[in-house]
Amino acid sequence: MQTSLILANVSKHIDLQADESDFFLSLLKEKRVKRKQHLLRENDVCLQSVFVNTGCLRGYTLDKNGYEHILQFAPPGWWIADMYSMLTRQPGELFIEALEDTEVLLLHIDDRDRLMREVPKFERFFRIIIENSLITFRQRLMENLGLPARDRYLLFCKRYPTLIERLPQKQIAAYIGVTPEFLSKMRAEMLRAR
Amino acid sequence: MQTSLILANVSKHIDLQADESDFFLSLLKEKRVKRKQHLLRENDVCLQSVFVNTGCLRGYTLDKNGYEHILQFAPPGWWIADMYSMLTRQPGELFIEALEDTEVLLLHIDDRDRLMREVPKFERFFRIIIENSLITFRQRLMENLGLPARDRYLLFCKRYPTLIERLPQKQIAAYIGVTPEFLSKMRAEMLRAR
DNA sequence: CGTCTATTTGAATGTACTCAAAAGCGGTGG
DNA sequence: CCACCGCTTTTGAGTACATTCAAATAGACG
Repeated sequence: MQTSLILANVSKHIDLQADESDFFLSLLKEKRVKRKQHLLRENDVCLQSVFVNTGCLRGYTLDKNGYEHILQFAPPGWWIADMYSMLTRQPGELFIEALEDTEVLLLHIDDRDRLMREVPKFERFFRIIIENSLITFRQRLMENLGLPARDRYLLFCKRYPTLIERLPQKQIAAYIGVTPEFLSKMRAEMLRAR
Repeated sequence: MQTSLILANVSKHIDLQADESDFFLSLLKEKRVKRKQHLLRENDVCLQSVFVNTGCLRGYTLDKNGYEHILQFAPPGWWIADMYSMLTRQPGELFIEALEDTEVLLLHIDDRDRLMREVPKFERFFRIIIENSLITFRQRLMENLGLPARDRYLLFCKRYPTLIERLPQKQIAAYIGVTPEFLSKMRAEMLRAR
């Protein structure tokens, strides 16, 4: 099992003893997901936190017109889960799908709770992860309210340069909140202007 | 000092011994804020979590065109703070302003950290608060991406019926992400349609 | 190679914004 | 108590940003 990435991720925020990190790792399950395969679908109860080792996932919802809206991409080193469903243990709205063949580590919610009880440092760890996630969503909400599509696209390019190369344009459109057609027109416009 | 509301808020999520709740209360400071007075401004470092006892606050940012975008209203029983600034200890972008004469309880970030260290249950409490906040922002982001202004307004009315009566229309417009003029036109349209 | 999906381009449309002006409303001071 | 001031809300005309629908082109994968 590939563990160096996740251990680096954890130790960015908390220091672990050898036995603590062994215990943590013992709770993880490895899984391979093929491109276009789903880890989670609408109306599923989300019971796993997902950590990406290689590949890339996306979390998205469908609106009532059938349009996809991407909440989050998860390239290597990122966590993803349907927090709403996980916390309420209710069926959620999130789809999690592999954009490429992807290797993930899964942490079951019950194991996460047990981990936090037995190694209280992890309470701190998950709080920090969630805080960062909160800040990101808040930021994005403000940008969606305050910036035109062009600026949102430029911000995305600046913020996630590695994702730009990796992702089909359609997915970026669904993230910044425009139709694929309009993103295409914006890009053409921006090239012409140079 | 008015403490029943905040104790009810805390005990929704964790159970406290008498000495624990005494310790918690000893860390709080009471404050009165007059209508239109600010508790926090752009470029301030946010050092306090704010709990509203009576009245109402709003948290907002300014975009580069000078438009206000409201992140959150805080009626009685709600917490508000600039999480970004608080976690990074960097100057933030958030304004917190009283919409009415308001009574709040303040918890300093150092006291919050001390509280979490000495009464670890509070680590859990604040994690839950943040999780709920995360879910709300996520929800709102999806709604902004997926729903037209009309539906966002209707959702707001359904979700916060008490706020509708309390707030000037202009503030609701800044929350759902339209100009006050357009909200006015939508409402006129909706009345005509009945 | 053929099929399926993603991207590009164009024309018509719609949703929401800008600017301007008028009307309504609440608070304050004379 | 009323008159006035400032702010919010309404209304209208013109405009801009982004969508829809359709069709053509390009790319990716088996």
